[in-house]
Amino acid sequence: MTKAPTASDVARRAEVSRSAVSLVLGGNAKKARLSDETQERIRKAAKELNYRPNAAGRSLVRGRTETIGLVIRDLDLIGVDPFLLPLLKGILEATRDQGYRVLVESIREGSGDPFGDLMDSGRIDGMIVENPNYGDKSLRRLIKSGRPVVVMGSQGLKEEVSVRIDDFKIGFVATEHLISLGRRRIAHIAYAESGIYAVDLRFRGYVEAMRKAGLPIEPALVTHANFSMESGYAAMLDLLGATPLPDAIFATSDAVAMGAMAAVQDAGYLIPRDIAVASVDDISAARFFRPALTTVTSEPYASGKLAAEMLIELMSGQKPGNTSALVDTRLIVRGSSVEDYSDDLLQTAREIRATK
Amino acid sequence: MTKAPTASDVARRAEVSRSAVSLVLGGNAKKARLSDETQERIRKAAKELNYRPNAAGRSLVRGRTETIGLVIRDLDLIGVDPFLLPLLKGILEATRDQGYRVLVESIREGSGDPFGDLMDSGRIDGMIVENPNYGDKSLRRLIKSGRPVVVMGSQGLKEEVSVRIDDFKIGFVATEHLISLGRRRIAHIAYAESGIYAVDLRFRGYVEAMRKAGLPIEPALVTHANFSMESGYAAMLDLLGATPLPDAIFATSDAVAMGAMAAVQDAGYLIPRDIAVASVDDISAARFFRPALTTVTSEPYASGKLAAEMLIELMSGQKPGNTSALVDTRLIVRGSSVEDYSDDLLQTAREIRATK
DNA sequence: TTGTAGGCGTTATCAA
DNA sequence: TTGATAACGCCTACAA
Repeated sequence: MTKAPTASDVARRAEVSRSAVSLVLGGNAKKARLSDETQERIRKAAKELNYRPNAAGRSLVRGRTETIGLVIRDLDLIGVDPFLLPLLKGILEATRDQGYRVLVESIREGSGDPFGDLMDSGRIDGMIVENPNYGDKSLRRLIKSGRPVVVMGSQGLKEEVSVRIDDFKIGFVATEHLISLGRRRIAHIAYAESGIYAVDLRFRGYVEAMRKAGLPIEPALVTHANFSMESGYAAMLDLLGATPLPDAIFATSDAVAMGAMAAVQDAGYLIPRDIAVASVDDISAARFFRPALTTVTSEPYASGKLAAEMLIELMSGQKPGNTSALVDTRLIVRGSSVEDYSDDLLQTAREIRATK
Repeated sequence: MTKAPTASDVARRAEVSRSAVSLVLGGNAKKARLSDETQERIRKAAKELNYRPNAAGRSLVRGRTETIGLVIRDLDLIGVDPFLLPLLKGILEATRDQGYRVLVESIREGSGDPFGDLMDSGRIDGMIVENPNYGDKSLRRLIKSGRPVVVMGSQGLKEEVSVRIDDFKIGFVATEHLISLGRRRIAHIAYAESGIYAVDLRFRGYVEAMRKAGLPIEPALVTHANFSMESGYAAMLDLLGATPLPDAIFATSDAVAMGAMAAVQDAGYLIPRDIAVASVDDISAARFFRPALTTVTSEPYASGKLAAEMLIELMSGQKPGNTSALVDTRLIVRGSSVEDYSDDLLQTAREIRATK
């Protein structure tokens, strides 16, 4: 393992100047019109030496790193948040053809100015922030500074650029669906404590749907879990203690709903006959639970893709057309709310087999 | 937004030399014994200016980036591979206190020398490769070059440093478990086509357990899926066409098993009475399916942590004690194989409620 | 105990 | 059409 070859090495071998090498290999070959013959010689030399431009040197002089950060608030969520993987996929897909890399960072809470530190570390040109605490000081300051930041969800700042889903509508639609099935005692399990913007909006959607139907909100039927399926199970145990029982559950994440459904079934009740369940996300397992899970999509993949595209716009200096993109969601009705549900799994399976 | 402050700015403000700033802020304050008073002045100035050392400059002169790469073979897997998130979590946890950042990269297949390109791009100091194709040219070359690389799984090279689980044992243990329950016609669904090292090892474990029990391998009962639950569903439809039916399934991932279980249930058979199921991974949903899934853990979190630790050792120039770590796995018996199963969910739930 | 100078690899500017 | 040269921001000998 000798030292990596530098542009000078290439230049020497090709018998040209360093600048020529830089022009040709930096993609500006057209701008500075070098003779084809020279260009060829340079490329050949580079290949022979196995030369790769050094990112640090380049970033130093260009003032850009071609890297974006994906910031995750809490490392503990990473193990359980099913949103994250498709989000990451969307981001990677949208960035990789633009030549950007993705740095994944978790932020420690309350330690100085973590968002500013990362932003100005010279490692990234911009960042996407997933699932931030509402009102985080460090993040607010960063957003107000006008740096390239895209927030998933909203921090309620006029300067922010955000990708959101309509969490109010999600809560409303899911609850309304349950009401339309004749359910009256509809319980609510949030996927986290109040304080996260999306959590509260979904709750308000739930409240509004209930209000519109003239149904009361019973405090004993409103509770929250903690991201995990386990905590959904635990929350459901609480609800199963209510008298009379709820006849439906609106859980704000599939994970929580799955935990809750297990608790319902373990207690000997039938879904959806005794208790109907609707939730949010449409993770891949939702379709394979039995009964399959009625859910409102949360579109993490589309959100990630969109966020990355907006960030790239932002980093190129343009103000993006809209500073707040709203990703559309939709209700998918399955067996956890409707008895006689059947989907096209067989059809899907046939297609899969056909392509095997 | 004016330009970011540099070490020179800090030096000027603190009325010292650039070197002094570098020494104090670079963490070498002890080595060069500057007066406490001076150090304090420098720190104060840095704080006032909101100075952050530029990573590019630092990495250029140090020859290190303090960043590692996590390489994922195929972007499409990212959406469905439940292994990935806990793996990432393990890596992030192990690296962040060592001051390392994590760059997530996906590699395009067959285009030049992607592994070498990334390794020598000057963006990372080392990499962890997840789920590589066995025998990938570019990866093999990189490993042989002796650069700091940790492979998840194995490429069968003597130079490699790898973190593995005992895939043969996994296949053996799961199959043996089904046999011990009196099952005889045990089908096998691999989570991907033959050609991935782990896939074939698990199959060989299955074969060995069958052989040891004196059971024949029926080609009609051996098939494979394609990572997704959908494909597990499709594969199971094939198996349901066998006569007589299999009385057990060994699926090599929970995702595939979940799809298969849905197909079994949709066909009107009971699990485990008619068909017992065992698989691999223990993703969080495994415990909440009904029946809950019997599975052999694949320990992605522990693997990620270990891989990161080994990589850090490697990057510091030491040869790690063992170049091939084997992560222990264990069989978790649940309701998909044993009728009268019950677990401690209630207890867990109580604990969760107690800490709420 | 402090300051100076040189260089890391790249690119952009400007002269030739 | 090409080639010096001067940054970019940082660190580390080494000199003072």
